[in-house]
Amino acid sequence: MKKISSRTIARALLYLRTLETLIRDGKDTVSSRELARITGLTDVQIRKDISNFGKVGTPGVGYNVAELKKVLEDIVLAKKVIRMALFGAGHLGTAILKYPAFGKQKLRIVAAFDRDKRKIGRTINGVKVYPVEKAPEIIRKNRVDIGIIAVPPESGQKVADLMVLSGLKAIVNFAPVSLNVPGAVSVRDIDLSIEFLSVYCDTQK
Amino acid sequence: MKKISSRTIARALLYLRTLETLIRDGKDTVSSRELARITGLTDVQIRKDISNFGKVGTPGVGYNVAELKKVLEDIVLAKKVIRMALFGAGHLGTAILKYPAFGKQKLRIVAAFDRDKRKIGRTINGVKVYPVEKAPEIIRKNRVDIGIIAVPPESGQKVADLMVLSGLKAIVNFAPVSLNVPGAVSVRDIDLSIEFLSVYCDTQK
DNA sequence: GACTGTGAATAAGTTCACAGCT
DNA sequence: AGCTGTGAACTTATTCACAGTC
Repeated sequence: MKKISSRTIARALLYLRTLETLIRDGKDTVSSRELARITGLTDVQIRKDISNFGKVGTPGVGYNVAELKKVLEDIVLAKKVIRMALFGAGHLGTAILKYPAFGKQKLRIVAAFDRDKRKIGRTINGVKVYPVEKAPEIIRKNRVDIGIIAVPPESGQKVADLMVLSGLKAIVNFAPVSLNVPGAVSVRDIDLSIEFLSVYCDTQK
Repeated sequence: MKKISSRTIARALLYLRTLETLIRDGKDTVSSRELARITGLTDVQIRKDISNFGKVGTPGVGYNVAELKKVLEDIVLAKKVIRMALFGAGHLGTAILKYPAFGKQKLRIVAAFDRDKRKIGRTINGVKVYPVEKAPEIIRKNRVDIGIIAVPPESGQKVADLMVLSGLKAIVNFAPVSLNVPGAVSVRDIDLSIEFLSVYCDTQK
């Protein structure tokens, strides 16, 4: 099978999200044109993306919503639950712990870590906060897939090191600092300041 | 002046962030190679990006940190404060209101909006929460540049409509829903589920 | 020798144009 | 007629290769 670019995968996840709302609305068929209208992408882009995953559509009709969802899920996601560990139970960390959309999905935060004695031992939205030292053990025991960094920038690299040491291969980093990790580990950086500044710049030039 | 792609601008903002830490560390010169090591990009990419903004470096030496920072700031950002308005004072909204890094930057949240009577009138981290109805007036009066959507997905489009109506040209959307807005408005979507799933997929294929 | 800046080459991503199915 | 699927054309972004500066 030809390898699928990470941009295509991100769009596939967007299609999945869209399909879920279509299912809720009782639609059972959708055309690339309509998906385009909803998502803001072009219809060709959508057909091209979906064609990566096989011939799913019916000419003259469109895609069967349930079938397309199944195909995208099978290829883009394994069906198992994806386990995450959160580092940093501050404001942002707590917001992530309480993020409601995870509930309906395969995403599950299985443990949180912090160094603050006052936070350790607490349970936030059903997730227990452990001392950072316990991370390697807990991460391995729970077969965690993704590490989330929501600590201040000066601790970001230390946490990343600990994640690598614990065997994590995927990191989402909210700390505004560039992480140095082995090439086999993939990192998605989300620096809120950069996101805001960057959309603002888009409107200027 | 040739127009600069939005990806280049995003990297420029990353360089700025990096330069700020270099300044804190007392460095006054940096090579593209070193910036590459820190950011994880390539040195050529960095030189190419910076060359978009003029000839700033000194061959054999590198870039003067303060000068490069000034050049990037002048071109990528106006020097003025960038004003933001937040919609939705739930967990995520509150985390954004309390996000410490904005303090040191040009980013300022000037108002928050919510429909929940219990939240309206409160002040979170110095920002007052207003009823949604007041948004157009307050946004115009304060010359807000960016709207932030941190409401549940079912209210996302309504909030986006209100933002467009209020004259906002830049939106950062944390609600997991595709927004329909005029082409002149630029939107940056951050769907946490998609971000997590997508970094996980990167490690799988 | 160590570095920047850049045209040329390459790669990646998107859009076009249309063949083919229902 | 109304769609999907896809090779080919095009556009955008990255990397190479190296001339030129300090």
